[in-house]
Amino acid sequence: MTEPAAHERFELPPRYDPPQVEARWVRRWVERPFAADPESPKPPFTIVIPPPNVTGNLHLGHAFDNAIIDALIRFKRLQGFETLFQPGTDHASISTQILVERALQSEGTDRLALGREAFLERMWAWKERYGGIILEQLQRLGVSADWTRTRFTLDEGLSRAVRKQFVELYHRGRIFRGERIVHWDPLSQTTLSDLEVDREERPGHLYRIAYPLEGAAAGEALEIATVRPETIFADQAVAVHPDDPRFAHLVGRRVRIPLTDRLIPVITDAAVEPDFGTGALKITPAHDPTDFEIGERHDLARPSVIGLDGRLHGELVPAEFRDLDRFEARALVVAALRDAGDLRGITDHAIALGLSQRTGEPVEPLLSTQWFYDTSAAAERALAALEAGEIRLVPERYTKVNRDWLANLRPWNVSRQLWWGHRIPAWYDEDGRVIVPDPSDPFLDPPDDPRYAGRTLTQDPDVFDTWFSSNLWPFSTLGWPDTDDPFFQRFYPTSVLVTGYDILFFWVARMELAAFEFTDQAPFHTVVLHGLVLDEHGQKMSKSKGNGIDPLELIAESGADALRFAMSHASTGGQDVRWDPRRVEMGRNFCTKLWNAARFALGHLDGPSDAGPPERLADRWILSRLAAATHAVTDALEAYDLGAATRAAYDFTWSEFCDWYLEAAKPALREGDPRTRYTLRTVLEGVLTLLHPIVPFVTSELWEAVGRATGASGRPQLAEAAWPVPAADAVDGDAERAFARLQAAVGAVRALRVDADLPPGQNVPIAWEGEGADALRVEAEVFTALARVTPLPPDGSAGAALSQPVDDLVLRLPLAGVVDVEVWRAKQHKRLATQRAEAQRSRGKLGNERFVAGAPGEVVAEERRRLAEAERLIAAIEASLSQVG
RNA sequence: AGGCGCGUAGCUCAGUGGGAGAGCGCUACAUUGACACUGUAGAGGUCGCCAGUUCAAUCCUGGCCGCGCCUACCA
Repeated sequence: MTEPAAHERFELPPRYDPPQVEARWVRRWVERPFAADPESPKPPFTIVIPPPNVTGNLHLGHAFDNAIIDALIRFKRLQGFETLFQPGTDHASISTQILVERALQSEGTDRLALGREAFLERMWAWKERYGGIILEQLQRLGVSADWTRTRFTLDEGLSRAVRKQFVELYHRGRIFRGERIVHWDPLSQTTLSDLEVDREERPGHLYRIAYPLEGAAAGEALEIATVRPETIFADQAVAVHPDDPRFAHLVGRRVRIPLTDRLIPVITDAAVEPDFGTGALKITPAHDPTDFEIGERHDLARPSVIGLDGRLHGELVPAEFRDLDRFEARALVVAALRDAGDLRGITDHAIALGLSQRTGEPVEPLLSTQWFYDTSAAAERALAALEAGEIRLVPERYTKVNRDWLANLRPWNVSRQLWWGHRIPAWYDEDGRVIVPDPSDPFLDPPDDPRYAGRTLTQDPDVFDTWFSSNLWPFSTLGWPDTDDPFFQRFYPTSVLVTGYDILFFWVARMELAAFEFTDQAPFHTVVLHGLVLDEHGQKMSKSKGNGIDPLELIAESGADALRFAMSHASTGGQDVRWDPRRVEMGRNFCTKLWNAARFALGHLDGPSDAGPPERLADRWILSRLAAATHAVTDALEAYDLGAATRAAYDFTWSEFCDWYLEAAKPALREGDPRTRYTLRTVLEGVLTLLHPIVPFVTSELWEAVGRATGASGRPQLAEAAWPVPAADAVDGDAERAFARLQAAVGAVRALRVDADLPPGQNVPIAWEGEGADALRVEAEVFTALARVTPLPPDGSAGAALSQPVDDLVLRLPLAGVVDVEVWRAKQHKRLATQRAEAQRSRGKLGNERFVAGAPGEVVAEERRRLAEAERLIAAIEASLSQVG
């Protein structure tokens, strides 16, 4: 027995106040962050944050993501890993530039007026002012990131990584400059990659237009079908399928573009679908990707009639349509065609319109010279790694999605006509020749390179796609391209990546490509993909819909723990999470419950405690249950199933620790039993530890309180404690069996009280008999307290009584004092019916030879046991009914 | 067009080849001993439909019906 040193007495506030408690811990974790030590002998465990937009605001998606990441990080830290939770942000070129451009607009100016340098100064000023907000918001969520290592994609180091990447890829022949059809966003005035364009079905029309045949009688024409009549001025041919007999006689002849005098040939190409529209396709190489390919095959010219502003332009466009917006022009061209008699029909036709993900503007397919990255070589490595299981996706089904995407890559347009971002390190000389720094010295600008002395070099004005820098994030944040950086050495490859499945393509796959290309290994061994947070109606949350929910409001109202609990509880199997405020309530109530339980426990911890083996049944039972819960939570977290871990921890805490143990331990605690006191502390600390990854604030606070109450106030915070590992023999079957009997007996008495219409507060005299009678008698003190009974001696039930069979006992409540036996009688009849049905079912099964022969022996034995149990209960209930008469 | 996911209590969701669970809501009761952000007792479900495999299917297989998402160059 150990006598604790003298210590301060103290009490927790009676009411849990999350904002006050959380603010304190936020401050502590920011001022003294969980800094990763590359010299540590512990095994490393690394997660890099999916970098949020630097000017963004925390939304529920971030909260979800970071709740999961931080739970894993805290779990691993408690398990004894040297953890690195690498935080940071990305520069989000389009979104951020648009924000600042809007601000400029309201000042009556724009970036062109300002010039590149001044504009970028504004951008940086904006970043300095707003760039830290989202990180502060993450801090309020309680994430245990290493804030000493916060990175930003435009930092010097990370910019060097991007430059190194480009220079290397260029000289390896993976990156080239070429003219292609690209997605142009006329609003933000830049190209977009394929992934940055959302397809949306919009109602539209399919127009059938007659192209008159050259040298034929009036009215003889070839009918084409198009959804974009405004592009006819850029047509270079009309194509039909080579095997289409309807048009065979026209191939090689020429047709005239309506509203113009221009003649174009009729050609054949297998890409034409004979069954669609009229079977004849007008070819506009400069304004449609398919047409571009057909044009290449047939060596067609590719004049453009739509400019970067989305307006019609050029000599090919009749003057009356020139300078009209593309959609405006469409209506007028259609009207003109109708007037000219060339419009042969309009049918409704849904159009899969491409919209800029960032601005919502319909993108314009335009011919443009851009930088492209051919990722196919790196993809082979990544595919092989997926095949070999070097990268594991959770849930597993996403492996196929990952693989399919890697197998169908097209060149990635990496240049953007923006200023906010990494400027492309390519220069052009007077003759337009491309000069890219040499890989031997990638950071030497060609104008400073003596080899190009005397030549006038101009740098490419464009910047890179933001993903062309975030694809390096798992290693650029760790020091790469400096491969000697101790963090790169120690914490790379990272361990787990946690992110939403919606950026599997954007980010995850591209990180895989980059990692194999530049570090020759996978960037992480496991990818945990979670779902999206949807609104109450199952719709995606978005700024435009205005259906977003502000996590900071939730934190202010209910606490970050409550929010984290909600997110953790909801996280299962990569499923989407429909927002339900009741989940936050659940978390808030749970934290309060925990607080109150601890408050009670603390009142009993400041006495001598004894670490000897527990003697009382309740102590043995709860320790056994704690071991089981510890296994359940640990296994779930090891499997990245935070939802299961949360539910297991919740159930144990509330339904076993609070509902049963604290009640059952009260008698012993009042007596000051030092072993129970020790057990209480053990279990409370166990609960706090298991819950810490999920609700770090309240558990840290309570852990500290336990320390003070037990004279250990100087000990390290809970985040630095040790994850429990139950002893091999920690599960105590005998204790669980005996406690189950006790629980059943208590439940039976409570039910009996209701059935016999006895006042809840009143003690009832109860006698009991049967196989388990003696065992229950040993626990009479606890039984008495929990069930509010006065135990009668074994023969105290000699007279008439209500008998209640339960488990291996029969409880007897003397009839004297019972007001109404009718409710009880009805209840007994109901139970009788249930048991009879039960017995009948069992008999049916056991009477089936094929069941007895086919089912495993233990299943058959279990069925026999059930039948015997049901028959015993039937007999007991019948006896008790007949006794009462 | 292809791929994936979902359909379980009034609502939001877990879950398993051998008698269906949680939170909230609902009903009744309780309340000066940690807790009304509470406790106790309860009501409530042919586990979307049909077929198959199996001694046994809510769970596995196939089909169907609804809903959602992701890919795709039918203009």
